[in-house]
Amino acid sequence: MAVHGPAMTDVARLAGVSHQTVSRVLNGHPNVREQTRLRVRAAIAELGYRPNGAARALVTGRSQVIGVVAQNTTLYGPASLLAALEQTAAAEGFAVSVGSVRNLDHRSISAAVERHLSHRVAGIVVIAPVESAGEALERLPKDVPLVTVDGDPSRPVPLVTVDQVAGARAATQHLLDAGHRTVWHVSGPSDWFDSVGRIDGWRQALLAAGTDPPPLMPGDWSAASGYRCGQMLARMPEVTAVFTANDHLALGVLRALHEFGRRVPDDISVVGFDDVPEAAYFIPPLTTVRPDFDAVARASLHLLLTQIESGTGGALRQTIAPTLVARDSVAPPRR
Amino acid sequence: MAVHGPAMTDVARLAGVSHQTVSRVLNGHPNVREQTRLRVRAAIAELGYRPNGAARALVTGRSQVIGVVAQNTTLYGPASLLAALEQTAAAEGFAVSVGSVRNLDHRSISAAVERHLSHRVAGIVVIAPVESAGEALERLPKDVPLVTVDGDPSRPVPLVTVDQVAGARAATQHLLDAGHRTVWHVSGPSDWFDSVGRIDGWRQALLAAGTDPPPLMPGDWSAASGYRCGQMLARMPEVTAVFTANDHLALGVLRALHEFGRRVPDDISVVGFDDVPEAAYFIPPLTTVRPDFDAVARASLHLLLTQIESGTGGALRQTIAPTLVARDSVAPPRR
DNA sequence: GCCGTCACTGTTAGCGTTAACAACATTGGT
DNA sequence: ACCAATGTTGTTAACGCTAACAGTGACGGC
Repeated sequence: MAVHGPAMTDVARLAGVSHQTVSRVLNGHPNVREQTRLRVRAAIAELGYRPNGAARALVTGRSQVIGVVAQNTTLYGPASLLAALEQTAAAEGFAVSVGSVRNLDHRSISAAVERHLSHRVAGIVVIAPVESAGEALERLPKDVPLVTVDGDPSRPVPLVTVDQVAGARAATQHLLDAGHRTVWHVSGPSDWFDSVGRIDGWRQALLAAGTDPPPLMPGDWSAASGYRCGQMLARMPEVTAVFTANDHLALGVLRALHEFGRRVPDDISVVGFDDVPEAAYFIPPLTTVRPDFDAVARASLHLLLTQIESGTGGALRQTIAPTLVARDSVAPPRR
Repeated sequence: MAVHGPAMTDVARLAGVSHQTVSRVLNGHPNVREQTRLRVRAAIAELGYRPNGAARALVTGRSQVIGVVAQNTTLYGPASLLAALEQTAAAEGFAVSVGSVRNLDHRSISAAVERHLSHRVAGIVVIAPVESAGEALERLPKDVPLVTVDGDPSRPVPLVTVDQVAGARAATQHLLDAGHRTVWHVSGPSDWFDSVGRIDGWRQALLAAGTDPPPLMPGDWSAASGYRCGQMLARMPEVTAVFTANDHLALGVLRALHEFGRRVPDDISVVGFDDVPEAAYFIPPLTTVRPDFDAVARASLHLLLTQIESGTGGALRQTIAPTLVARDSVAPPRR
């Protein structure tokens, strides 16, 4: 084999047909005699022929690649999403090209999208959990299939989200149901839609129960900030229940409470969000809310493929409901 | 603009030059008059022209994309590596296409590599931590630049690894230095090179200290298996020091010890591996070993680019030394 | 003043594939 | 036996780019 491997014409010559017939076999075109099809298949196998994606992309105008723009693929959520996206895409014959980005401002996002565009990706999935990302998305060429995950609900862009509000409501309600009079909340950064949704859900549940929400404790997703908030919570004797915006915040809170001698769940109950694989092994095992990342990935890809196949697909959106996972970090308040 | 955007000829027409001159400007060719260059740049900007990567890939025979084959991109290690790889590649003008894979057997790996190959990636990085992966790699076409990360040290393939042995030795030595007579080890799965290396390092440190290694407790990286091993360790009064093959195992061990009323570090000291961001907020904060994923990514990409530019680069290899991060989970044994 | 050299630019020919069309063989209805 | 419809195959022309080569002036040495 030459440096660049055999081309379609080589296969054609060996099979005694034209290159176009080979192309037809490859693309599952119907009007090919069974016998010819087999001859071509044999020739392909014999030569170890592999279609040239670049040539195909050139002539069709799009490659079998979808681009994903994400921020911090080290966090559990984005990483899971990316992995699920890749698995789903592979099943559909698509490769996934990642364009991660340090900051989610327009400039960075636009740059990442540009990079994908110049590779002529078939479509783009933007995991755009923060406000500043939305603006960048509206200036994009309208002819590129696009799906946003965890993006701005108020923008007219196809969107798939976890139902943050419902998840947070369930978490808060779970604590209220256990008998707690109120629930404190350690939130994520305020420019993330995830945070905002979870804060909303928490508020809604409290208001529906006729309770005034206590002051919000703002965190930044990290265990470090959870720890800082936990140190304050531990000092306040009236605190009996805390809902944190993710499991890492919860870990930090647990650590702080432990240091102050406040037992969980005997003195204070804690609920997290995300259900990271380790949550079941925190001290104590953490009750948390599990978003279904696989479902999100499937929905996103489905929305994207619909657009790719049909030209454009309008501003659809889909919401995935998370589920509460009850473990040992919640108990009734002592009286 | 048409559906597919302006092409090079459109830019050329607007700038009053030939498309070849545009190409020269784009590729930084020297012999272009400054004034012409500026005219072309202006035309590019005015039209919002974006070079077509597919066409370029077709004619040059390779795209500006590198393929990454990895298994479980949800785990902290692989995810960090992937992110770092992507950042580094982007800086060099390369996109990264991920081909994650459920199992690391030859079949899956070969399939993933094939997919990358048919997209004519410029090179491939395989994160191949298990034994079965090695064989698949030897059958690959020799003309594709390839780098293995955490692969088989005994195979003649360019390889970048974290120095698992040194890291494990440091962790074990740290415990011995604290005064412990011996150190128990909860390992990862036995077909991972990472595991094998860490077991080796642990053994070496103990033997060098004149101690017979106690029986190995095999785990599978998960907190769940760490918990199971921890339950056994907690029952053995003579155990005073444990080194786990990663931080999640350590979390499970901590949880089990806590349940059995064995205090860390007062009764038992624990050291992990990986330094996940949460390790500092475990109960107690975990002493662990931090591999430098950024350095691994940089080294891998450097090796790969060298091969890409120079044709082939032989069987180079590079090892990255990890560092010990001391926290509160280690103390001298009580007497 | 002629010719070689150099800097700059244009022309042409592919890269490997798919799409559009043309050509031929086969079938079935009359 | 003829014609239209249908099934199967081949031929040709793009797609947008780079590489190789071919000009065109300008400049300097003889």
